[in-house]
Amino acid sequence: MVTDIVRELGHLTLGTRLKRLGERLQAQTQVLLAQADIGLPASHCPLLAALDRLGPLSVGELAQAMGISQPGISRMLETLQTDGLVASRRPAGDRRLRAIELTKAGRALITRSKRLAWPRVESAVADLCAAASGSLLEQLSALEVALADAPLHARAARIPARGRKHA
Amino acid sequence: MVTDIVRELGHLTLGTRLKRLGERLQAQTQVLLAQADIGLPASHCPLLAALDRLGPLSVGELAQAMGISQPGISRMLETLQTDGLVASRRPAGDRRLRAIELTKAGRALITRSKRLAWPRVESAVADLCAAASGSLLEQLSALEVALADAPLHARAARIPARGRKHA
DNA sequence: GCCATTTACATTACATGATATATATCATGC
DNA sequence: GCATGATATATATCATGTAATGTAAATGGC
Repeated sequence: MVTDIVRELGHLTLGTRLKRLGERLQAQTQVLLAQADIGLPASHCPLLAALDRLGPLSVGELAQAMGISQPGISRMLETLQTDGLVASRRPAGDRRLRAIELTKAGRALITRSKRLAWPRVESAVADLCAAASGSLLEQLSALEVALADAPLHARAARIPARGRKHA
Repeated sequence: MVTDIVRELGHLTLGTRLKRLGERLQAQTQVLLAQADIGLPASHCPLLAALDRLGPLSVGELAQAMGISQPGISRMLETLQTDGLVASRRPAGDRRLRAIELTKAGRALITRSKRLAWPRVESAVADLCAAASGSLLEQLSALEVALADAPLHARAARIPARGRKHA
């Protein structure tokens, strides 16, 4: 067994470590979504959630809301539009803008997600985080250990779905 | 100004958020490396560090040490080998294995990094983390705020380089 | 009213994570 | 000693982040 160098290097490789842990969490979140028959990449959820909460947004506003680059949004929108989950129109006035909004199918998917998937994900992640305390590095270590011990879907399975409602 | 939906969704999008924060940190780390004339992607540092600490490793061992997939290592090695920083040979015995080791140039780069760049990165990241306390989500928020306020290179600039020695 | 600048978005190219699969070598059962 | 399965690595493909750049529309100085 080889030691985990990223963990060992501490603050030096915190970025790499956060990224790595985030990817694992996201991958496991996707498993939970798939279990609830939500055929959607976990990474696209925040985009739909933003439209659901804030109403129609432009490409630039979506980039801000999600904290990723504008080309990233453009590409996601292609997929989501092909899948019929969002639609866009050129609003009257400034014709450079695109107003992105949820389609009926998109709203239905969000509604289903809120009911069937999101509470499970939240519970599982909250459960995962419960053990973590102390400094950030300590908390990350605790998360990594906990995640290796039991992935999210295992946690979701044994947690009574609280069914907390989403805004 | 649009609200940060990933932050608002809390545990639901923790994976996305960690990934995003990690990417930002890594990008800023790279700036610090570039400032010290270390022409190396931040993501390749742990690989070289592993070879430096643990001696020659196989592709599989490197994947374990870095916590990423084996194809990811194979691809990184292509670049590093092209750049003359690592070399590989087929060790006697099992001819499926590759023994990856630092070249002279690779060792020199690591030595220079340890002296000029790594202490600065560590100080800056430690400084960044210093403000964070409380739950993981609270700490992440603190990090995001702190990072928006002053990127790593600004922190490194105002921190006296402690020059802590690396193993 | 026209030209320069800015803004909003799209496109391209690249990096780096993943999985799936091919290939070469080793190990094993018989 | 050969077929079978396991293991180490390479390759192909996809997803999704970035930066750099192109294009169309809006804005502002004169």
